Amino acid sequence: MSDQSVSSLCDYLCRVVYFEHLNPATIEYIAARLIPRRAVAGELLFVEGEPSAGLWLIQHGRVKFYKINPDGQEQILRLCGDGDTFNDIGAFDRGPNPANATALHDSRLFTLPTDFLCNLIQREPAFAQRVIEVLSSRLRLFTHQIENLTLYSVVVRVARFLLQQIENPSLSGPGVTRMAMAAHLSTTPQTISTVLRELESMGAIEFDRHHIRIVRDDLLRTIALL
Amino acid sequence: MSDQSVSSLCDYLCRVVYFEHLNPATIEYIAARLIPRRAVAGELLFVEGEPSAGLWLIQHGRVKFYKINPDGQEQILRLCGDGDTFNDIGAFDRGPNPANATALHDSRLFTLPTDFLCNLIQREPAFAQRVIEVLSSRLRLFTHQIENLTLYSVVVRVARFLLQQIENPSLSGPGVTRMAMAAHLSTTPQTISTVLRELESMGAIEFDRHHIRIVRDDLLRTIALL
DNA sequence: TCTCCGACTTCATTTAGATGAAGTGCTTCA
DNA sequence: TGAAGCACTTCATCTAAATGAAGTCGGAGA
Repeated sequence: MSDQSVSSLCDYLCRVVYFEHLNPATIEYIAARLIPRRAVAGELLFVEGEPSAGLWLIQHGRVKFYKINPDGQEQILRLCGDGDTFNDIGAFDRGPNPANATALHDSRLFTLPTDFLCNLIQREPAFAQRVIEVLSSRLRLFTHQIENLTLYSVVVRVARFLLQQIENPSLSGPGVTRMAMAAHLSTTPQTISTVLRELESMGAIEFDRHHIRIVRDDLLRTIALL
Repeated sequence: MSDQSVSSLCDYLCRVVYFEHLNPATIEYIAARLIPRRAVAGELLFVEGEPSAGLWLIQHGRVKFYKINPDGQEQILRLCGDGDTFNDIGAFDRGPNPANATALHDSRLFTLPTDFLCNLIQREPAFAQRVIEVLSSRLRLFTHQIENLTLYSVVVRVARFLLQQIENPSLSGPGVTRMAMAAHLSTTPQTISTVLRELESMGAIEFDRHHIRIVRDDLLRTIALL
């Protein structure tokens, strides 16, 4: 905890979904238990099936949480950024890691051990309540993901992904390459290229190698069938 | 509650994941709040986006929980049977129903209102703990589902589905037609037919219009890449 | 018992999107 | 400053699975 003041850690924790509405004393108590970790771009944080280290929190950086098949094909379940948490499942049910995680960019992270979290659930009903709400929202997210992947074409999926960027900054920026988008939307970088070109020719977006800018939000929304 | 004794309701509740380890007094308290419902085969129970009626429990029957796209194409998120619960998300986060539900077969059901469940979470830490565990396991399930749908071929998906039948009886039996299997595995009834024939010719299963029997568990497991 | 309808099967055809190959242009690191 | 390497683009080809059409089967209801 050497290089960070307790108060800055508390400021950070207050912006994490799980801890938002907790009282300052509890926040401080949690801050003292944060285990700081660092990762460089491309670093593997943990592997599916291994015992879980608990809940992971991102202070600053970008992380992909993903499954992989025997051919090496990847499915990114979630792209996470500043203030996000991941491996929630492994943290709360004491089971093994449900997927792999690697840093897409140099990152500063924390972990909180499962035992500590379970104690907190027992001691703080407000926290338990919050955990239930967050898990429900994750469930809702996965529900949408299954819907998108199975009921809509790649064009629709890409359009929806771009629209989500507006709310969720972890979906763009450093580390989120065409390859990552493809692995998240269950397609290939080539197809992403083609689709982006198509969206551009319709006048919905503008893009170059680095940025994708939404030109006509309404048109994109129509394409996304929203 | 007219036609069912309190003790038989309690016996039922003790077999539902959420209430397994609660003390008898609490179980009895919950039993008194169960709202009984009946449904005939094909009956729509609720629609995505509408306010949630709370948690649904199946006493006896079969229910599909699914998304639908503008073309009418269905994606079954979960097939539920005796003792299962559904609409957990809508029940715990006070949000709208995350998907549609219809009975696949004549069913006896219950609902428990959200307010009651939220109170219970506050009053019974053991229940809150259990809710967190169950939601985590649902999340794990969806994680697997996304993996199966995006990283494996239809043959593998069907093989895995058949293997799950052994543990989860709601995946077979009345109401679970080729159409339902197809909608769950994101494919078509025709493809299911072809794949079953293929699995039969390999000697892994035997089947007719009504039953699918696993002949060689080990072979099926190999095909499923497990 | 008969008939009708919906679920299932089979096969020929089509298609969305994957794959493979070839080339371009950043960006990093020597 | 140069070169290597990786991400990205484009296009031709291929393929898993969807679609459509036609026929079979079996159970429910008359």
